[in-house]
Amino acid sequence: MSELTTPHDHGQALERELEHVPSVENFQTVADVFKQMGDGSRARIFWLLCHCEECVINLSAMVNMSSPAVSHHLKQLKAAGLIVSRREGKEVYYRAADTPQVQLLHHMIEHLMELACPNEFV
Amino acid sequence: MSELTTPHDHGQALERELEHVPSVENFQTVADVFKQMGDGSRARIFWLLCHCEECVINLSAMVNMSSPAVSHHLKQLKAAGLIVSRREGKEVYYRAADTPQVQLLHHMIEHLMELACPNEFV
DNA sequence: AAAACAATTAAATAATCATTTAACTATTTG
DNA sequence: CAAATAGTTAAATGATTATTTAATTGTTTT
Repeated sequence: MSELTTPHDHGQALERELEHVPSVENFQTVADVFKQMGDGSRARIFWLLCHCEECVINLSAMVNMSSPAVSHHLKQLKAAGLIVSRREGKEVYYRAADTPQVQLLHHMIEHLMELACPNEFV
Repeated sequence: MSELTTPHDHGQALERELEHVPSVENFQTVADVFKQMGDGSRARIFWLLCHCEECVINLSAMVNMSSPAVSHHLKQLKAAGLIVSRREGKEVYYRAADTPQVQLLHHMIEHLMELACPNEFV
């Protein structure tokens, strides 16, 4: 089945190490989730929505961006299933979705922040 | 200090929830790490290098891409500190760096794969 | 030293994507 | 019903980026 043939054989027993290589599609699916956090503004908005529920203009003020720009990011996060929304009168409130994926991403952001930004947590 | 003022006050005690909001720079730093995994091909190459050490042409064959394209991704992963390389004769061998960040990312990929690609693990 | 092989770099192309401005929809209030 | 407020959508722009092709560098072998 998954016979991995490479141009060079360096005798490292490739087959032992790489018994099950996930498909290209699986890596693309995972990459699409990572891509959501690959933009600083979007990661920031997502993180905020893990900590509070907010409407668009408040979010815009918090991240210092125009509301169309924020709306654009919210649309992507929602399409990715990372946030949910509810309308209350004129306002639409957004918050993080309650899923294992979201918890994993949230935890990951905070963990990565500790590792990559050590000065921040003295 | 971090007095968060928003256009609307919906009385949700924002200050309680958001005592310490990381800086824009910190989110950008974290996003830059995520960005590395935001490309399917690069995530795949990184994952492979978490499981074995390989030279460029073998990697190219494994991911079915041209060697310049692979080299391009390797350069980025290396600049991000996620992989290391060593030359042995004509070949340059790459492997994942031995750091907490790398372990976290690797674990995250596999965890996310289980969550987002359930059919793959029956 | 020349030929062959491995890898990187450079230039060019195509595609993706974040942001802005402007127009539009939806809801509430006077 | 008109005005005001909140949010979204569309078109346009600018920036970033993945990939290809071609040229170049580094190493080994004959």
